[in-house]
Amino acid sequence: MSEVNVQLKNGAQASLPAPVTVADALKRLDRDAAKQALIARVNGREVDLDFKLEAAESGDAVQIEAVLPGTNDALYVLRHSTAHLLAAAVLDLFPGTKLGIGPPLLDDPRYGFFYDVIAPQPLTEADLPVIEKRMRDLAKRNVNYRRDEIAKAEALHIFAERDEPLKVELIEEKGGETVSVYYIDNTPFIDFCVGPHVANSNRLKAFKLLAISGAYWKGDQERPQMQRLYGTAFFTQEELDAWVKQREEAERRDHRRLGRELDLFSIQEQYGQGLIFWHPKGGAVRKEMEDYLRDELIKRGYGLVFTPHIAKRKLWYISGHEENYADSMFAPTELEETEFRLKPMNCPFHIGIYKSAQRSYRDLPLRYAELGTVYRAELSGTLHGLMRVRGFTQDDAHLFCTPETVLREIVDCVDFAYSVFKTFGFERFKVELSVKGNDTTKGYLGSDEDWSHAETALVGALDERGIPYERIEGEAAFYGPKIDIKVEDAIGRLWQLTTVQFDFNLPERFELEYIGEDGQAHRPVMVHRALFGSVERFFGVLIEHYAGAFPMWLAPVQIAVLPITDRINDYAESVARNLRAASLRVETNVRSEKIGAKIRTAQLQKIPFMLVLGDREMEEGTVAVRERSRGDIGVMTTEDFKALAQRLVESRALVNIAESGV
RNA sequence: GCCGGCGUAGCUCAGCUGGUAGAGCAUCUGAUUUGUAAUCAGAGGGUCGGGGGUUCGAGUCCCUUCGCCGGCUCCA
Repeated sequence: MSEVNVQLKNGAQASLPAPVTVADALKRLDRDAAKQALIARVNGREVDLDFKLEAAESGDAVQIEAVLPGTNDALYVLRHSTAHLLAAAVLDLFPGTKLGIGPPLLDDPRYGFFYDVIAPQPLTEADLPVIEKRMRDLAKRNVNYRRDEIAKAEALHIFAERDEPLKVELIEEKGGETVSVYYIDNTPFIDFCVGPHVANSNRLKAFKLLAISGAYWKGDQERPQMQRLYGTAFFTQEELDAWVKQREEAERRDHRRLGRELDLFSIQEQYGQGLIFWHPKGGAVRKEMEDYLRDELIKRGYGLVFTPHIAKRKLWYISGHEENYADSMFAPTELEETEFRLKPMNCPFHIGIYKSAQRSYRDLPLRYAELGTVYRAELSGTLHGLMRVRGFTQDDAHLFCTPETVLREIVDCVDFAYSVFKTFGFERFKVELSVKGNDTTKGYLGSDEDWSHAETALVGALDERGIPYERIEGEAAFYGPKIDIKVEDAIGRLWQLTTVQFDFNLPERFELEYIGEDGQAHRPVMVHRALFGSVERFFGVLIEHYAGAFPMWLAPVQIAVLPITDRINDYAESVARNLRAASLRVETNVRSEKIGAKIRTAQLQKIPFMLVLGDREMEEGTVAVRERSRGDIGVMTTEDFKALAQRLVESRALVNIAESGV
């Protein structure tokens, strides 16, 4: 009888009669791993546990490795198998359902897997508990997941017979000579799938269906719309519970909810979708954001510019927006036989300023910055609170420089971005370098030399600062490569904010020039750069990052003055006036309520400081200070408190006074 | 834009199989004068998103439209 030599990573070896399944081999070598394993790697390749090891032709030992819970690979398999279970349950409950694809998701913080289906009748949210129940029932039956390798023709036949046109389409596209399919025993489910999968449904214990939504087949708007059922799965109920809790935390921080509760902003149906109204409290935050940014811009050598919101349509032909971006622009409007169009971007306007005079190499680099409000015709379904809107203000800047100075400019942009985000309390970042891909349909502009020169500058800047980044081919816009900086918020979500982009397009189209040392005209290098991206969106990110509890310098109301009885009201007003004179934002609560109620109100408004004032404070000219996150911190003179509050504001401290040490 | 869900007082929500709207909070008024997360009482407030239809009768059923939510697509 032939044998196969198997070996674990730890060196354990055995010679077993072939063929033998991976599961049996593992049992011989490591009982514990055999019990825990979801799948295994055989000579590095992921396989099911019932994969049969044949007698090796060479004498080399077959390397086996159990893939164990706690690893991403195992979680991936778990979710993939749970997606299959979902499909099986749906087929079981709704015969005639057509299946699309059902992949696991690891990077998506919202969901763990999905399956796209077309059910005979549309499924609704109310069906989710029913489907989930059936999944549990199936899981408890300890049914086997079984792989089969069959000829492509046979697979096509099977799925055609089952009237699964989408699967047929997939097999035709993807399948080789033979294809692999997976069964779940005792269910009507078969899937065209490379696997691997768990051996038995008893491994699927902690899962939850989450949502149902529409999805186009293959993401193509022209193809039929299917229903996507989302769920997630973990190895233990505890992990699932923790994940659900995190999700609730995200919900608690939802900027749309906090925006209303804290009276920061609104969006009003009768005025239009995706248009933001900044209320006084949101306005106070915006003013601080903008003041800070403008001060920094000036310190860093930017010129602040202001440009119109609308321009002749002809301009947008020159810029190429009419050609490439018209779908995202508001329709033209006419005045005295001239057409105008709202601006979706600021670039052409900054170019206008550049072109208003002849530029010498001595003038460069020129840095124009604007908090420029733009309008974009976003589809209604994409709108989302402050995050995706139709009118917003970009903290936009354009750098015009010579090829020699561009590296320095990029380094400065990156430094600027990091400095800004640290001020707002972001500590972790993810940087992406998007470069040209091979896709010729994208119509990349600029020569190969341009692209490689630009990439050298971008990479040079990141390397100079020792910033790790991911290089993504094909992600660049057709007009140039870029660096995107994503920040991680307080609960670990990533937000794409900063972008630094080369532009080979506009300088050509607008025939930008500068006179070089040689007296000849040269084309300047143009870089677009936004830090916040959009002021509205960044505000939304901040609301969620802080959960509405803004640090002192940004807080819409910084201090609540709370007199204990109405005898104290005059003193309270005088304290408030005193603080306001120092540019602090103060509200006084003179309602005839008990102090506990006033504190509660202030606390719910997340006001950083409360001053509790009674007879003692009035007599002594002091204030009893209560800090938002720490409660009562004792009595001090009004002047001492004022100085403390000012220090916190000026230092843009992110935390309360005890932690900041002021 | 597409798919699904939802739209009742400022907010959060109740309102069963159709019988002509309700709670809590908020608001206002009065009482209370309070020492660190909700004092008590009373009052006002809704063309049930808009329009059309079915019906003796529609918040409830149907159609349509607008908006919101979750996704998809899009984000040169």
